[in-house]
Formats: sequence, structure tokens, C-alpha cells
Amino acid sequence: MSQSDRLRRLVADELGDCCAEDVKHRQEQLRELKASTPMADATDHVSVLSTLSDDTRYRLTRLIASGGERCVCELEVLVDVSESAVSHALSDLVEVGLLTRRKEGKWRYYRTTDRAEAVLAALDETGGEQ
Amino acid sequence: MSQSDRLRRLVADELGDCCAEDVKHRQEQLRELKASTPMADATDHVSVLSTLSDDTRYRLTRLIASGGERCVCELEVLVDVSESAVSHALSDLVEVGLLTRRKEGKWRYYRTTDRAEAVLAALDETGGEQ
DNA sequence: TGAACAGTTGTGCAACCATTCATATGAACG
DNA sequence: CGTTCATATGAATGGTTGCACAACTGTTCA
Repeated sequence: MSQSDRLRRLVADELGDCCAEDVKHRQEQLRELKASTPMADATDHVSVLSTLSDDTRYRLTRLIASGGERCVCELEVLVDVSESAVSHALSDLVEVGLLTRRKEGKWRYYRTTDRAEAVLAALDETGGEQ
Repeated sequence: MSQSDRLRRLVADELGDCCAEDVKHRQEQLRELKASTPMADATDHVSVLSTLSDDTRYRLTRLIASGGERCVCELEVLVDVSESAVSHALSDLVEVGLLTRRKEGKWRYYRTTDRAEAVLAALDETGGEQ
């Protein structure tokens, strides 16, 4: 069974009856949908999401978002993974634009970006639905 | 070298000089930050993010978000993975509350939730920053 | 200069995850 | 009922990822 077979049946079911014209129209509609859906940033967005979708990185981002600028040695205390893991995590977060890094002397301070805050807010504001 | 050693040095650097009192205070501050940062939904949020952070699932969500309700056989045309993979992906998305499923006859229609739209919007609205 | 130290990066292993193939379910229809 | 069809589900597997350990940068201070 081919994809277009199924599509024909679907259109037939939806419209009651249907002719080749209707199927063509639906196909065209889907083609347009695919073309018009903004996929340019897909890779960018996917890497942001996948970076934030790790427990350690999520927690670090949360902590920085709610506590303001922090440096590695403070963060190490707040999550229980090695300092190396914290550093890895922070670098990943900077790389995708969820954190910014500031050097001061031998310390490095991390801060959340607007993007990080927007994503966290989106999650917070849509908590208890189904 | 212990964590609290580093913390002491950090506080010393920040304040110019510091006493045991100051370090205690910073430690207390961090403890409060940890306690007050909302981590209850962490697992929930992390699974939402990790579900959406897959290319196939992200694209499907995008397509449904911009095209409205769709059923599996339409979506199969729009992304180039097997029907089984589409079905798996959609089920995963429903499970974490990014899509809802509606049955009608032998077809199943999928629609995005507020949460999905909020997260996509957050990403869209914070595109070109650094 | 060099010792001490904050943080970063490379590597290997273990755990996890996405896709596929094969099969199951459940609705419609004769 | 039995077949067809749309979709779901389970098991297997191939690939990816997170972590700890250790070696390495780069900075400060003597």
C-alpha cells in the first residue's frame, strides 16, 4: 500500500466522497505545509533542547536562572557531580547560547541568556495540562 | 582541596578580605538557593525537552503546530522515516504532553498542546542573540 | 619565573535511546 | 465472523551520550 493510496482514502473519508482533484489538492496542501513550516532553525533548536534535556545541565541552568551569576566552584556545591562534569556541562550550555561566560581574575562567572529564561518560562507556565 | 576551601578563596577575592562569618553567610546563601530553586518539575521538564530534542519528533511537532491537526498517514508523507517510526514518535510526544490524540473512525488525529506551542515560541522569539 | 590553583579538554566505559522489523490491536465493512 | 486497513507495540541492535579520571591551559601571586 502506498502513501498516496492512504491519503486518497483519508480524503475520501473526510469529504464523504472525493475525486482525483481533491486528492491532488490535499497533496498540494501538504507540500505547501512542508515548504512553509520554518525548519531553518531546526538544527539550532534541536541542539538547544537536547543540551537542556540533561538533568545536570537543566539543574545548573535553573540554579543560575534563579540565583543570578555564579561561578563553577559555587555550582559544584549545588549539584552532586564532579567539578569536571560541571565544567563540561557549562561549556555545552554556553555553546548553544543558553549561558554566557564572563572571566574575572581566575574565576569564571556564568549567567543565563534570554533564550534560557524564555524556555524555562514556557515550561513553567504550561505545567498542569493534559 | 575541598569545596569549602575554594568557596573561602572566592569570597575572599570578591570582598577584598573576609572572615569565617562571610564564608558561612555565602554557604547559607547557596543552601537557600538550592532549596528555593524549583526542582519539583525537573524530571517532567527534562523529559519534555528530551522528547522534543529529537529531529523527527521536533519536525513532526513543528508541522502539526503550523498546519493544525494531522493524522499519521499525512505526517508520514512529510518526514522521511517509516510509518512505525512516526507512530512511535507521536506516541512519545503524547506521553509527555506535547500532543493530544483524537480518534475518528479508523484514523487518529494529532494536535499540539499549549505547552508545545509555548516552547516553540520561546525558541523562535529568542533566535539571533549571543 | 615558578608554584599554586581555577577551570577545561581528551579518553574509555557504561548506560541510554532511536530506529527497524515483525507482529498485535482494533475499527470498518462485506 | 473474517478480511482489510490504520496504527500501535515489543524486541533487537546500532549509535550516541554522560560521566569520572587524568592530563593540560591559563591566571595569579610570591
